[in-house]
Amino acid sequence: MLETKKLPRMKVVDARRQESIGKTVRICGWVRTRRDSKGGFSFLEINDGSTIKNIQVLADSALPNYASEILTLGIGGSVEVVGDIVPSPGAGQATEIKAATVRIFGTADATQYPLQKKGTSFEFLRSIAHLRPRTNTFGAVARVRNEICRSIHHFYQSRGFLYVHTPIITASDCEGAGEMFRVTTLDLMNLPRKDETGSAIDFEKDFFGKATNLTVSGQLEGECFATALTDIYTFGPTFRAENSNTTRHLAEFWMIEPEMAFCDLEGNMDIAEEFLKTLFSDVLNNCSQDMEFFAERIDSTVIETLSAIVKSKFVRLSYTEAIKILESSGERFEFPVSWGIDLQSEHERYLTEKKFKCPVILTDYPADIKAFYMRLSDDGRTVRAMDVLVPKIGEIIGGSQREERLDILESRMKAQQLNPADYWWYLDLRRYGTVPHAGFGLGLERTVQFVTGMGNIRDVIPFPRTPGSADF
RNA sequence: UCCCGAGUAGCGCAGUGGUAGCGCAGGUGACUGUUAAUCACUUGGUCGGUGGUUCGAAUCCACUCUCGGGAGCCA
Repeated sequence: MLETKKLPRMKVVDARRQESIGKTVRICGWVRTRRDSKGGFSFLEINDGSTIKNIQVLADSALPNYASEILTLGIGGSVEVVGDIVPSPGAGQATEIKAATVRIFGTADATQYPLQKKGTSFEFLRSIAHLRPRTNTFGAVARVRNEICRSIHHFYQSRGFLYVHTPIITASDCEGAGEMFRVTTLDLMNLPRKDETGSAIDFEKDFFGKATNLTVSGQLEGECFATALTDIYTFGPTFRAENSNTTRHLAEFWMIEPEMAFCDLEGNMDIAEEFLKTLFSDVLNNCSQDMEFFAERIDSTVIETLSAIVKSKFVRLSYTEAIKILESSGERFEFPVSWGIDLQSEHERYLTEKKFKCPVILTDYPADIKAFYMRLSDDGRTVRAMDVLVPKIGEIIGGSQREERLDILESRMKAQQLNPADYWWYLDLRRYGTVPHAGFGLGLERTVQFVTGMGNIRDVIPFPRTPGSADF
């Protein structure tokens, strides 16, 4: 369909640049709006996703297909335009294209196409997730999400961290970090049983010879590589089968998990803080037009919030200090505060949104409410855990210094009703050349949410998976 | 999973017992170097589903489905 001998295709973002004036170019994209003038020409605004802005194309009625095709072009139609870039006399753009030819790849029937020039709710757009990347908001989210991912890799690569791919399918029912999705090839209508009468399923007959699930975290495997290669990070999809119906939970989401050998909790916090600040400043610097859009249409505070955080120092607070602050806050909490409780959303929100109005790193939680692998402190009742809390989203990072002492790790497993034998390979890391080490997990979607100001996590991932919904 | 709330035209909404309305989009026409263009006219819906109360239900009741917000779980 596309001719082979022709001008190289220029992106809209470049066609909008002042420096492009005078060039003859070819651009391709989708019509965002068409305005006709009885003066004998039409304006077409074309977008190709390279920027949130459109390029204005002047299509003269002298074009051979003007009446037959161009005047029928609606929103969503796909076109190729060849023409000269000229200064635009109108306000709102520096350049426009005076079309020499306008070729139509495909039209979009305005009576059928669901995206028209009008306000459309995010809720409705979720039902047409295959078309929503064509909107300003979702295009901007996609570009910001991409920039965050680029920045993540650059942050770790520039510090000598190795990118490690941990498995998606896992046989270890690790961490107790929530419900897992079962992976099986067994015939669900005819499950093999361990004996004639028993109800226990015989997973030895399953594909892997044992029960397997989708991973809830790459951390334990990540530790294997950190205790050999020192600094590593994982970045991949993660799955939780929790029946969570909130604006900040997905059944399938992406997580970044750095793991550092020879690192304690302080080093962990330093990396986490520098990491977030780098992501935020990269987005501010490299996605300024998209961020202006979010500030204008989604949340007027996003740019100032991110700018302030980049320059700020995160508040670092022990759990015990946080409890004291909450107890003496004078706030009326639905859930009463006392040492030993798990902090509720309302407590975290008070700290980040009211008390400090910035990211807060909480550390040294009671051992009883945290995972077995977190390092037990000398007081015997707290562990070297850390949660990074941000306004509105809450927990964006969860991490800890890991327990590197074999005997203590084993006893903590037993205390949490875990069988150390199931974790033999994880314990081997402590048996042979154990080292202090630490790491954390950053939720990608929560980061995109925080950066863009988008209210619902389902709108910052291309195709959200949530309870009862796995369309597209 | 629990607690609220909502499901009425393609989309966003109003309508709390008497035979369905507005805005936008769409269509037609007018006008214009326009820029979410403007103006006039106009097409379009058995009011999520099932059952019930009633002479009569979008409106009241029961059940159910779907979606949204909050909570819990966490990233």
